[in-house]
This record gives sequence, C-alpha cells and structure tokens, in this order.
Amino acid sequence: MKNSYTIAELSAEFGVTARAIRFYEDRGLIVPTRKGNRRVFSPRDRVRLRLILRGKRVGLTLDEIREVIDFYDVGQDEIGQLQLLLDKLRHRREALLAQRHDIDVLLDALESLEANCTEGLIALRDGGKLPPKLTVTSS
DNA sequence: CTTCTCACA
DNA sequence: TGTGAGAA
Repeated sequence: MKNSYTIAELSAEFGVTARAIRFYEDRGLIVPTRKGNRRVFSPRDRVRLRLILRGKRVGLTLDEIREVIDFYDVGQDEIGQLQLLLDKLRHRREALLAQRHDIDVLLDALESLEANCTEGLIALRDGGKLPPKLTVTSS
C-alpha cells in the first residue's frame, strides 16, 4: 500500500546500489521528486527502475533505455513504445551478430598463428637449431 | 541514513 | 556504466 519509496528501499528491492540509482537519475532515466533534499520515488518511478533493469539485461544502453521509457511516459502510446523497443532490440541483435563475426575472425587468426608457432618449434627441434639461451644482464 | 562532487577504471 | 572517497 505504499505510494512512495526511499532510495534505500528501492536499492534493496532491486539489488542495485543507491549510487547506481542516483546515476540513472543523472542520466535522465528516472526523475524522482524531492522532499527537502531527499529523493522520493513514486510507484511509477519504481516501475521505471524495473524497466531500466530489464533493458540492461537485454543489453540495451542507458541511452536506448531512456528513449524507450521517455516515449512510454510522454505519450502512453503503447504501440509506439513497442515499435521503438522492437527497433532497439533489432539493432541490438545486429550488434551481437557483428560481434560474433569479429570473434570468429579473431579465433581463425589465433588458430593459424598457433599453427605457425607449432610449425616453427618442430622445425627448430628437428634441425637442432635451438634458439640462443636467454641471459640475464646484471648491473 | 542521505546529499553532492571529483576522480577513476 | 558505474564505484570510491570525502565532506556535509
């Protein structure tokens, strides 16, 4: 039956630090009211915080989350909000696919480099031409 | 306990 | 994307 929450309550409920919540406010994702200089979070702020955390789990940036949430607040245009969210998710998916591609390229590069190293070791061993022993210089 | 700011990965 | 410290 609560209609307001302190920052400590919300941080405990959602398992985030109070500082993270203040950080979200700095980023413009939440706009709690103030009683004196203390933050007062409404149930709506609480919902927004939940949305923020959800967005993060999916890998959206805070900026992207803010866009979606702002849209939700301004218009109550659920269709528009869902379309915007869909757009964000689509971009997120493409970014992940690109990352996967980059990783594959790196893995291939590492694989061939490993092969070269192994080949070099075998050649040196068979030819008896071992590399010169490393020496430590003393001052 | 809370606030803010500055610095830092 | 947050954290830590320090001061109020």
